[in-house]
Amino acid sequence: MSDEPDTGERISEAEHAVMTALWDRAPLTASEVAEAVGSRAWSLATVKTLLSRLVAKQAVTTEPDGKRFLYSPALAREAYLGGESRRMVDRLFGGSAAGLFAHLAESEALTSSDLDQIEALLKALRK
Amino acid sequence: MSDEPDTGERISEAEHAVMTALWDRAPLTASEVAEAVGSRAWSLATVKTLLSRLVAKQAVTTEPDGKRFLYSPALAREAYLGGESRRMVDRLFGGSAAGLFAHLAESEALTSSDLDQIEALLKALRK
DNA sequence: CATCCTCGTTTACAGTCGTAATCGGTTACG
DNA sequence: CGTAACCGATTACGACTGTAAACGAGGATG
Repeated sequence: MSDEPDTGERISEAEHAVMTALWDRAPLTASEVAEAVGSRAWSLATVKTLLSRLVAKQAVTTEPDGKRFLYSPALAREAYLGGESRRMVDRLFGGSAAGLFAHLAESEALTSSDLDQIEALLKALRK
Repeated sequence: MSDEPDTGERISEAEHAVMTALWDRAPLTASEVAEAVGSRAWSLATVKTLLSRLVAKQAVTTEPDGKRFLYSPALAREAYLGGESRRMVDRLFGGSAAGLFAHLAESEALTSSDLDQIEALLKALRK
């Protein structure tokens, strides 16, 4: 019942690419977004559609700038990552983060740099 | 170009629930699957549809048993988990498992039991 | 002032997903 | 033997996605 960014609406993969551009480079026009996600080779029209859908989902806000709009994320990256990673851990590993970690370890998906960083984080958490 | 279980075909969330039942309780008939995923309260028809789609995607194999079929996973659980968790880490954390871990840590999504287990795993990997 | 360029908005359309009813064949029971 | 029960296969259908063209208004340009 609040007016916070509606976290309930799911964001699709293509939409996520747009969000990423917005999270990185603050407020952008539609064309700028199209450029920013260049790797996807989307037509400008496609980007416009995705932006509209994100606005509808209240994941992005618009601010008029002359005749056009500047788009900004309304949903914090942290919140999004939190929700998604939790969903994933729940779905794939029954909610056990350790399960995920064990899997990554076994499948050798962890670089030694990963291990170093995780070890450091662990130590910090433990203090 | 191999005839391995086609990992390319994506498995949807509902389908994943069916796979879970199959991974847990070896070969099952359609009705048994329906029962096994009881928490979802799907009609038998729905379960049949999901099974067909999984067979089409070559994620499940069938073996005739009298007049009906026994369904079994053709895709190993480990392989699936590996693929999905990698996709997730790539998409959300630019491929950095440490990034994911850091996020879980910051958002307090780690129980102390998780921490214990991870620490143990780390030690084992390091030795 | 007429025309073109930009925007955002509306409409489109095929593919996937969730959910399920219906159909056609076979088996089992009365 | 007729018919009910059960099974896989086929068909349905609305929502969501990916991808994009078409439309209409307003500003820029000649």
